[in-house]
Amino acid sequence: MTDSSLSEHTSLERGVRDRLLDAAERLFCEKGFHGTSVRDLTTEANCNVAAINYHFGGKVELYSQMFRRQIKLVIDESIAVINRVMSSPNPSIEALIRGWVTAPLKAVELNEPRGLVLQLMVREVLNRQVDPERIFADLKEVFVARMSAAFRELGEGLDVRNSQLAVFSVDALMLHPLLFMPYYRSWIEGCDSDKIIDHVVRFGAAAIRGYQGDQA
Amino acid sequence: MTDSSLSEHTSLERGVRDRLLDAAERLFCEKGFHGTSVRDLTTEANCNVAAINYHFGGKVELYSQMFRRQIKLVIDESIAVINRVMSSPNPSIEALIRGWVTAPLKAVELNEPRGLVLQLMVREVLNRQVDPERIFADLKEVFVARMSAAFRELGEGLDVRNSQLAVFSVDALMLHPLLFMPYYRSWIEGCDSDKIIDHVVRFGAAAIRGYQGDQA
DNA sequence: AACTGTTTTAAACTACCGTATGAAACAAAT
DNA sequence: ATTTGTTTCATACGGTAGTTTAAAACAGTT
Repeated sequence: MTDSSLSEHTSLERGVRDRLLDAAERLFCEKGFHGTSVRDLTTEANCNVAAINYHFGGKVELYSQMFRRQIKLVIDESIAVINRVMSSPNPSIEALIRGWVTAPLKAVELNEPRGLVLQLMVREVLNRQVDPERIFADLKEVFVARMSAAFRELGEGLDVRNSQLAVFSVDALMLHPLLFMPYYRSWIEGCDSDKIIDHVVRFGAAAIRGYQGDQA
Repeated sequence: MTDSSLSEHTSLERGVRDRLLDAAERLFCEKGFHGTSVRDLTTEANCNVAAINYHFGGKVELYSQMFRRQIKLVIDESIAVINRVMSSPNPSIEALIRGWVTAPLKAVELNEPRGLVLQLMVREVLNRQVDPERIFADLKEVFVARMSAAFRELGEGLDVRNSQLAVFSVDALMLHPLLFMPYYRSWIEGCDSDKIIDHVVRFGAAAIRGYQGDQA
């Protein structure tokens, strides 16, 4: 019998390059850049240690490629949420924030990559492995631009700067439980991801609504 | 001539132990645990590599001691702020939040350790070098307890859980610019630490005030 | 079947990590 | 002056990091 057929479909037989990117997604998101060795990556991807250098030129370039791809996915999904909410019958700040924060917070509770990528973003900001411009450019020019514009449409009286600050602050409200979820759960009685999401929506919307009140 | 006098006052001649703790404060806060080697620490402290193991028993114990001391300082200062604001003639949510967030945000703009310790806290949560209980116990039982109680006094109608969530969220509002300050400054036109502090105060206070409004 | 370029492999390489060792330097007390 | 206990020192150890190398395996073409 020919073993060519065997090597073709042994449990998800993709190319080495793709398997390495998958392993990078799993391991880097969970353990960070320094916490993941090239040998961890190559054993996870079932390939030789030299494969990373052969296919990507080095560890940082594998990291960079995987990371940029993930950021792009996150941005695309967020843009889709904005479009969906803003073209709905009666768009509201609450619906927009809820659409934004629900998926990541649910994901991080289940340890799914969708939320871990945002944790990795924080690691990256703290550790600076890669030139930030190459990674976060779209985040500014696409995501912040679109989201702050949506905030200006929904919350009356917000100027450009205040709407951008509001985007950063709602991001803060989401990122905090995303980083500290275990502490939310153990320090605050009866606190699960649903309660946190409701809180973020109410807290953020109330802040944007009341923002104009006390200019002093 | 006796050289005893010489060795006594060569530019801030403290004991090796203290010099190591100082170096640990500077380097760990700036580069994190894994980003700082024992040789970095010992050259910064002008001592031998073996000194860390002799005086502390290892790298992690030096890290742990320095970190717990810094957390304690942060908590003590925060408690002092709460007491000062709450015993002032007319305490307000705005004054409380401003007193809380001003020092760290000013510090991080000048790269002073006062703000970098909070960045290190985030690193620690992501990397888990040390048992969290030994580090964050006081943060829950002292800081969160006191601050949430103050919130309940000032914001009418907050129950225990909502006030605790509010503490977490205001922490989020402060931590976010503390981590992403460079992006605030370059992405938002004319954005300095004073503008950010004013924004956090207004945003947080508006959120707490408007929190009861839309319970749905 | 022989040649060609690409991919994979085992093994070695250099560099650095945190830690351990044993001798030297030191201070204080006898 | 000698002893005693502590601190500092140069140096070495075992381990692991990322990367490189040269040969082997493979695929496609003529």
